[in-house]
Amino acid sequence: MPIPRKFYERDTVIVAKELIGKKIIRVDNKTTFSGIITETEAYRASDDPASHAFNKITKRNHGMFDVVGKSYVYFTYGMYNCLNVVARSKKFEAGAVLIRGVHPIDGVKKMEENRKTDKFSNLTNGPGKLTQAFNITVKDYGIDMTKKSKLYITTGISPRKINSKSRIGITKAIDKKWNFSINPKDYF
DNA sequence: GGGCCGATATTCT
DNA sequence: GAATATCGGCCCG
Repeated sequence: MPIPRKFYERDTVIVAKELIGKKIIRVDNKTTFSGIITETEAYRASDDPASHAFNKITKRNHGMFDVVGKSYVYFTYGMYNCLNVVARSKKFEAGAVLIRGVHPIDGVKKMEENRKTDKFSNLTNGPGKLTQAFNITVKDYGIDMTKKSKLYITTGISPRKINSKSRIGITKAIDKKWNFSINPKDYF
């Protein structure tokens, strides 16, 4: 069952943590991809200098201000797409959770094709990689992930232990431990 | 295993 | 012009 919109209507940091272990499902043409979410990061708004939504609303980041539970995809470093889910409590005007890593379940063969590698551990262990493997681009901006569609999230497993670290690849607000992850041995 | 580098869209200064 | 929510290829050991 897809996760209801209410789940995303809470503090972005809490949603980021609780998305760990959930299952993400992607239907692309005839192929179904799925995977367990293993790493996320929370990005908030005016209290978070590292967030795209820290300044003004722009053409790229307007999705972070949209209805919670929708997808927010952006193009970065001139080559890579990154996938986020819009999530925030009523207190904030914007917010999203960056999906940084997943553990592949279904469609592995097609992922290897998309990624041009047969190394299982290198398929979806990074934000730019998983969008390549799942064939997610800016065309998938604004999809409602609370309903069965081309892209949605369902219940998954219950992780034993969730790590909390500083976010990766940023220089601002590194004191905020808003990166969440699990190790393979803690999947069950 | 780790460190540097180039690719290059969008935003900000 | 510079920075960025990245990655793969290269080098080195």
